[in-house]
Order: sequence, then C-alpha cells, then structure tokens
Amino acid sequence: MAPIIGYQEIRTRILERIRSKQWPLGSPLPSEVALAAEFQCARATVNRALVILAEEGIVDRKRKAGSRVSRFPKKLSKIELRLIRTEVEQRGQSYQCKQLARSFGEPPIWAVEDGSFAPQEQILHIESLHFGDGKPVLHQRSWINATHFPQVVDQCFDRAAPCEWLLQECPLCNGSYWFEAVALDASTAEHLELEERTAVLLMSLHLICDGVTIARVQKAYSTDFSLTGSF
Amino acid sequence: MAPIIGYQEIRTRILERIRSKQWPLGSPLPSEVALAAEFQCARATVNRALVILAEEGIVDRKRKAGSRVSRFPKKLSKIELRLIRTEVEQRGQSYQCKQLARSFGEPPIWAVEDGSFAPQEQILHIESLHFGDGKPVLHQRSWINATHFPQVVDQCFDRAAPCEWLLQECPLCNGSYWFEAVALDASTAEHLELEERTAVLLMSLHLICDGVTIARVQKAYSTDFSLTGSF
DNA sequence: GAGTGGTCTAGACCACGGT
DNA sequence: CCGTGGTCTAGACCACTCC
Repeated sequence: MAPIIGYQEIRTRILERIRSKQWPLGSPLPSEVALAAEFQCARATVNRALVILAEEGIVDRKRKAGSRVSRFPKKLSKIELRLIRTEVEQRGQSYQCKQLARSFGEPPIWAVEDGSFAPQEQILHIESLHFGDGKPVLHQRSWINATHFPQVVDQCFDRAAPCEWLLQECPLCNGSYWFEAVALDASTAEHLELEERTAVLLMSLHLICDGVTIARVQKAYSTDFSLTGSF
Repeated sequence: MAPIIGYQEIRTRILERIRSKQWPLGSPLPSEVALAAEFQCARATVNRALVILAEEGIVDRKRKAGSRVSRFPKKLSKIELRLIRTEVEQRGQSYQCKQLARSFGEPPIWAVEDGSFAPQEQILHIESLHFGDGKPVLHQRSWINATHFPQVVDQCFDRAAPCEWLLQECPLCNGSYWFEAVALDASTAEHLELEERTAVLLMSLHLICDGVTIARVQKAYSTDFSLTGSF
C-alpha cells in the first residue's frame, strides 16, 4: 500500500492540534495504536513522529502512562562550535593567525584545582592571535597536555590554531564550554586593538578524549562577535 | 529471533572503528545492507544507528554515494533556554521579580528598522528586575506586541516575568537569540548593584509566533551568570 | 495484570544522484 | 541505469510502570 502521509506530516498534524489547544498543555495524547488507526498508518510511523516531538521537548512519554503534551514545552537550541578560521572565512574574510608566546612546564594552578590536569603533567602553553582580513578578532590562550601529546612540542602554530591541530589529532573528542563576559586586561586589549576594560565574550573550553583532558582553552573574542541561535 | 545487539550498540561499534582509525576521516562506510549482514540484524536497525551518527555530525550520508566518515566532524551542542525563575530556583535560591517601569506606544526605532515590528503596532515596554534570594541577578527590557496581545495591557508583571506570561500565551512560539558582552550603563548597573561599565552578558531575544513578532527582549545578566554546555 | 512505549524484523517501494 | 539511503508496513516481543 502506498503511504498517504509520512512521519513528518503526522508530527505537523499533532503539533497543529497542540497549538490550537485541541490538546492543551498537560493533556494526554491518544496511544500510538489509536493514532496509527486514525492516521491509517503503521504504529512505527506514529512512533517516529512522537519520538521527534519528545526530543523537541514538546511531548513527554512514559510507558504505560502514555504520551502527554508537556506542561512547560522546552526551548531547545542546537549550536555548532566552529573554528575561528571557519567563522572568519564564512564572513568572507581572509584568515591568519600568529603565535604570540609559548612556554612549557607545569599546569596552571586553577587547572589543577578544578581537576583538569594532574600536577605532574607537562603542559604547553600557547598564546595566539587570530585575524580576519588583517584585523584581530580573537585572542586565545591554550594549555595543551604534552604528556598525552608529546608531538605537540614540535608543532608550529603560526598557520593553524591549536584547536585546529587538536581536532586533527583527536577529531571525536568531547568537552564542555562556558561563555562569560569579561573586561579586557591591558595586554589582551592591546593585542585586540581595543581599549582596556572593553567588555568582550570569553569562551572557556575543556577538551576531553578518553577521559583525559587534552587541553584547556580561553578565547577572548573581539567586540563584533556574538553567539547566535534559534529555536 | 531475539536481537543480539541494538541500534545503540551498533552506533557504539561504528564509533569505535572511527576512533581507532579503522575507518579514517573521509573514508566510506559499508552500505547499510553490508553492515546489517555483518551485525546480523535488519537494515532498519543499522539505519537508525547511522541516522543518529549523521545528526551528530560524525557521518555524512548521500543516496547512491553512501555513507562516509565526515572529514571535519562537527561539534554540536544542545542548549536549553530557561526562564530566569528556573535558573534561580535551580540554584536553590528564592525567586522574586519587580516591575521597574512600564510604557505604551510605538515600537522602538531599532525594532522597526530590523523588521521586528511594524511602525503602527502598539508596543508595551516593560522594564523589570529579577532577584535570587533578594539579590538582583537580571535586568530585563521587554517590548511586547500589544496589537497581537491586547490583554497584555492589563497584565501585572510583579510576580511573573513577561517571558513567563508570553510562554503561557504562546507555549510553542519560535524565535532567535544572541549573546553579547556589554559594559553596563549607569542606570542598569545601579539596578544590578554593580559598578558602571561592568562587563556582563546581554541576551537578546526575538520571539515569533505564526510569523508575527510577539516580543523583543533584552536580558542583562549579573556577573555570576555564564552560559554553559557540553558536546 | 495489563496497557503503554521501545525496539527489532523481513520485506517492500521509491527518490535521488553518481556513472 | 541501478545502488544507495529514506521511508513505510505488519507483525512481534519485551520492559516498564500504573493500577
């Protein structure tokens, strides 16, 4: 038999009923079997639609209890963390980067205290500056686990940023991040060609591969940068 | 026949082969039929695993061309936009909010210029302050479409924030947002009990329902707030 | 215990797009 | 053209959990 409607159409129709308050917030939905009968399709097709609505935070599902319209539909948004090179080139600008400083030794105290690194691990610290059309757009400090990546000490970061190198070495790494607003210190401000105390976004990164911290990164973006998304 | 392994196990095994470079970045994966034969399961099960890997940005799939390990695996992160009340209460603090000012009239110029509102629309502007355990944590300006929501003019925002009210009226609305860093002006700083020019996160919201802008919101968070996520 | 969602199967048809 | 992924089906078994 030819399918009349598919799972996306079913999702849309359910969504319409919720929007129109035919199925108010918190109310139960018919069971998958009942919906399949109504839409004249297999239960698997209804299931696929409902799984998506559940992932979207619009419907709550429990065995035996059934599906309900969520009382407080979640506002979920997907963001993609991109390399600064990608950000710059997507603006149609040319990308360059420059290594400002490099040092090698113990991990910084704060990174030991928060459990990122073990005290005896050898850390390569890179300070770098990143440009779009010659204008500085990002000042970055990276602390890279050289105990885990001995080859990093021979690496030159004048063409590719530390993050690019790390993603080549460890393309499926996990991690966490947080954005804050900070007032620039004198040194960073000078590099970014901004006034001291200018407010900019600071992104902190914690990169993990197989349970071991491979790097900590701090990215101070220039003022024209913002983090956007939709839901 | 009892299933030996499920789609999650298949996803994990494929992931392991990618991590171990058995299937390097950019290399083709076996077809769904071949994988189903190898894993001794139905093609639908393999399909489900591959669909997830594609959503995760780890695998690229095209008809006829087949599946490939992505050359540049994406770093995707899901974030949930939550009400300030939820943020505060999750910290174990008590939530209060206060309306600071209210005015009614034309939309602000910038909101007309960027297409959010039509010039003839009536806008209710609310300035509000939000507290955790009595300490100010968020200063908010909301511009609400009163042409679309005539009932908003009678609404008191001393207990529930404008966003809470909007989400009750329009629980499935869409929208976009962006985070910037700003230096506080004197007035906002005083409300937040911070020094003038302090750097804080500013979140701008554009709320849309059925194609019409129902509100624009600006949220200036206190210094202890950050936006976090993982991938 | 019984009804629900979660998952799997074996088969099928089709649209897309590389060759 | 024809192999691939995208989708649907009818049926099945199971785990969970509410009653």
